[in-house]
Amino acid sequence: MDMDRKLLLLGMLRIQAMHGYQLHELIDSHLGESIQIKKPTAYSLLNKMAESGWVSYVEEQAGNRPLRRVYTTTEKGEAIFQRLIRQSLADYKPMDYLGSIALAFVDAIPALEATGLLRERRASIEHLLQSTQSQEEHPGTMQLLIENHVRHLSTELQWLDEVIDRIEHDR
Amino acid sequence: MDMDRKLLLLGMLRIQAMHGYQLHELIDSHLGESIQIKKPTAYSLLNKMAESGWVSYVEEQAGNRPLRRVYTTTEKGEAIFQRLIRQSLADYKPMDYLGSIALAFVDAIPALEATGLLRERRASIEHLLQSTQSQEEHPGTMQLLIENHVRHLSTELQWLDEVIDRIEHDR
DNA sequence: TATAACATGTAACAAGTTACATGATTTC
DNA sequence: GAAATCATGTAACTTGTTACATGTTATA
Repeated sequence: MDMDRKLLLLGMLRIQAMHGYQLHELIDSHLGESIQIKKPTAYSLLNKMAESGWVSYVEEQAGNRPLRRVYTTTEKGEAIFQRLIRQSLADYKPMDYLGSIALAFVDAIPALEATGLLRERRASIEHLLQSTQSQEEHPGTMQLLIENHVRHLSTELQWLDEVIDRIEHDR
Repeated sequence: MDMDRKLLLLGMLRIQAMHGYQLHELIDSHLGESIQIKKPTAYSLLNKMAESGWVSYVEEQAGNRPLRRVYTTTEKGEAIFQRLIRQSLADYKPMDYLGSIALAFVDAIPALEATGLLRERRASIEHLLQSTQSQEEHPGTMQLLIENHVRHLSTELQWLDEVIDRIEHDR
């Protein structure tokens, strides 16, 4: 569902009016480790939400640059935000574990090689964890998203260590 | 990437020759809690892989039922499997945390209501955890996938409890 | 005898990504 | 004066899902 991304944009605009570029920049730099939204997606969603009357915008121009549309949530948008966030908070949507499918078949390769590859995997998780943790604190409950991410990365690391250990000792 | 799903199908066929329906049934019933692949997707991937020569099939028929294609991995398929699994093991692909963005905006609703909604969320995670754990043990390293899922669900539960606690006490 | 399970597939849709296009302004 | 950043957008493509179509055999 693209509702999650709409919720994200709506939630940010509710706090502060912004134009698309700025919005994307903010999300990408602050939450980019945890969630992603590409520029064309952001623009497209903003257009749709403007059409639906969830947001309105005023056009600003600096010099001769392209117009920028500074969006604000409308009353309707706020109402929808309030409905969306309740729904989204209450219904847990299970994550996708396809990225771990390879683990299901580790026994297809020699133990020694497997542990080597898993250590590579470990390193990239560690790296991601570090850069996620080193982000400056976010305002308000925004930080919860990062913390959640950090917890899961730590879990993944811990578990990988165990798996490596098991492979090294059990066969 | 659809490579993860192809890896999954290839990995299963490598262990035992199967036809599409059977494959999907097996995945859905045994791993359905952790990963999902819909029937048309499975069939479509099998067709593509057959075209690419990763798998071959013989047609069987029981009575007057539609032909079933019993797939086996080819030598080429095995080679690709070996490459794919190494790649997939080594590169960690970060997960999608979009399902948690709502958390970033919890402060938009009254604390009392928020904790209520989060407890609903908690319940559905708990439920999923239970049904994932109650699955019978899977053969070989297949079980690792389930264990990984269980770990993450537990992490999510623990974290949610903390968040609920914080909301109840910090405001 | 109606319903569920078996077996495969097509077509339309949804959602997001990549690549491309355009042009102004700031920075090196 | 070249390169990066600002600002928005379109078009084509990828990937997977839903809904639909078809017919058989086992089960209630």
